Amino acid sequence: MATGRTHRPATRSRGIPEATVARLPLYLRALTALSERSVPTVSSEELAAAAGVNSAKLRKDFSYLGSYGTRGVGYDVEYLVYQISRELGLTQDWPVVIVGIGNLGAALANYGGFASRGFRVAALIDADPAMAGKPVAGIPVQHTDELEKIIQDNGVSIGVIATPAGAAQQVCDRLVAAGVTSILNFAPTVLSVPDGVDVRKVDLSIELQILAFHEQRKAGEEAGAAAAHPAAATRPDAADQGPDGDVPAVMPA
Amino acid sequence: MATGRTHRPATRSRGIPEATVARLPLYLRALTALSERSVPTVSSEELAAAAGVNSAKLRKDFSYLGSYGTRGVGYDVEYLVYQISRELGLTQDWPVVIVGIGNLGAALANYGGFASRGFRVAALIDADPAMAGKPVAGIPVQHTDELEKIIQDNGVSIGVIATPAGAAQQVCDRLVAAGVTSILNFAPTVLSVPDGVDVRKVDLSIELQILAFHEQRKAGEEAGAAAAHPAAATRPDAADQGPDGDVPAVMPA
DNA sequence: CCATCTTTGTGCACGCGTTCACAAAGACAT
DNA sequence: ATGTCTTTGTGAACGCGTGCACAAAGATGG
Repeated sequence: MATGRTHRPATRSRGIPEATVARLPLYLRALTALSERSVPTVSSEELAAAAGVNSAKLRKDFSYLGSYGTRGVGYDVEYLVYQISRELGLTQDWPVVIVGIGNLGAALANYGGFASRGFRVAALIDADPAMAGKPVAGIPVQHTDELEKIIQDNGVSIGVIATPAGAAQQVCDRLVAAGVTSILNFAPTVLSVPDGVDVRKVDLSIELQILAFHEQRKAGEEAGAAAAHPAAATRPDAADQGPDGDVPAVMPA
Repeated sequence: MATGRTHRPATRSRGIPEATVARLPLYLRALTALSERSVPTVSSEELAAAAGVNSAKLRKDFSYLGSYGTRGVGYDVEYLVYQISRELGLTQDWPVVIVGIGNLGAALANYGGFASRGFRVAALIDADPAMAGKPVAGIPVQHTDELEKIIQDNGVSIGVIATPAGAAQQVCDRLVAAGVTSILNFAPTVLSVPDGVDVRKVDLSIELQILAFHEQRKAGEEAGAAAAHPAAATRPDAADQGPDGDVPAVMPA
């Protein structure tokens, strides 16, 4: 999971649980695929399989939106696509700015998934004057000095931060001051924002570390307790026990 | 949150809750920063603030690892860095392959966060023959045909998929067949994998959609109940199609 | 050596999320 | 119209994660 809520700790937004909201885009994607194949209806079982979730969970999720299914038949694909889109706010157009046009920022600018779902890249912003005017994904990069003006002129409320960690908080502050109230943060830093501003975090490194944890565990298990910890082997006295012989060779006094 | 567990639904890996594992990298980052500033010890309160979490939660998290603190003083920074690194398996070197060297793949290859934390990009793989041999981030791209050989020669157990959605499952199958047991998926698809293989998903589009949901809610609230649903107002006969243009002109009764 | 003060480690309670299992609802055939 | 069959919608139970609040542990000063 590359994510982390920041604000709104567990607030159910208008009765719809956070966990459900997080799954709606998943359902929407599966439904869109069905729609493109002109499938008229789908059962909770089929859709759940396509979205990779439990069918009971899916039904309960939909029940928060209302009773949109027909017993004995299933759900009308087109109708459900519309309902979920509306619930997620994708029936309107969201102008988005991307700040920090490095490798990642450029990748984001080129990412088709945005435009296809109601998000429009209103501007690309970078601090490097040399980047200014250079087109990325067909959009000319603008300098950071223009940030406030861009936000206001375009009525941008969602900002994406793809800058180095060091610049993130500062950029964040400027975005918020200019009126942005939702931020998607790719920089490996904890951003602090005032109440009312949502931050979601995507951290590539953290995801890999979580995988490594499970990977290590798998490796340790199959190797048996003895050769469990590669690192432990380098430890002097050790007295290694368990999969995580944690005895420090030299305790910090 | 750009994430989603796939396997291992709620399995506590050897007593450490998933939620805790997911926060360990966060703590590690904060601790590393302290370490670089040569701070010797830190209290749960301070560290929690730096990591953006509750101090009680942090203490409880650490308690799963063992009693590494000193009452009245706090935690030894260096020692904790070591313990968490070891727990996450970062004391060993993880060779990683990145498949799909488009904009995103290139960004990942250039991402410094990998190398700095025990991850080594063993190879870049792309299906486009024109890419073969071309260096990205100093590493020559190799063709997909070499995939199995690369995995085996380098003992790769972690794979990153940054291909288009259409190719993802196929690439995934080949990775798994060749011996990869952990996958970080950036393609917007649900991957199916056999038992014992972990998949973590990072989906840029989903994160934005979740933000849009809250953004819409904020906008609706301040506008009052009347104009609550922007889309709903135009609904009767539609005409207004969202970005997806999926509004059914006639609601399915 | 004792008192005080700081900070950890954790027992406990609460709430969210997940899952099961089933009754209610509707389609469809006869 | 009636019965059967499919599938939804949800009540209820359970488990995980979070946060409070406090006792235990140790440092520090006199």
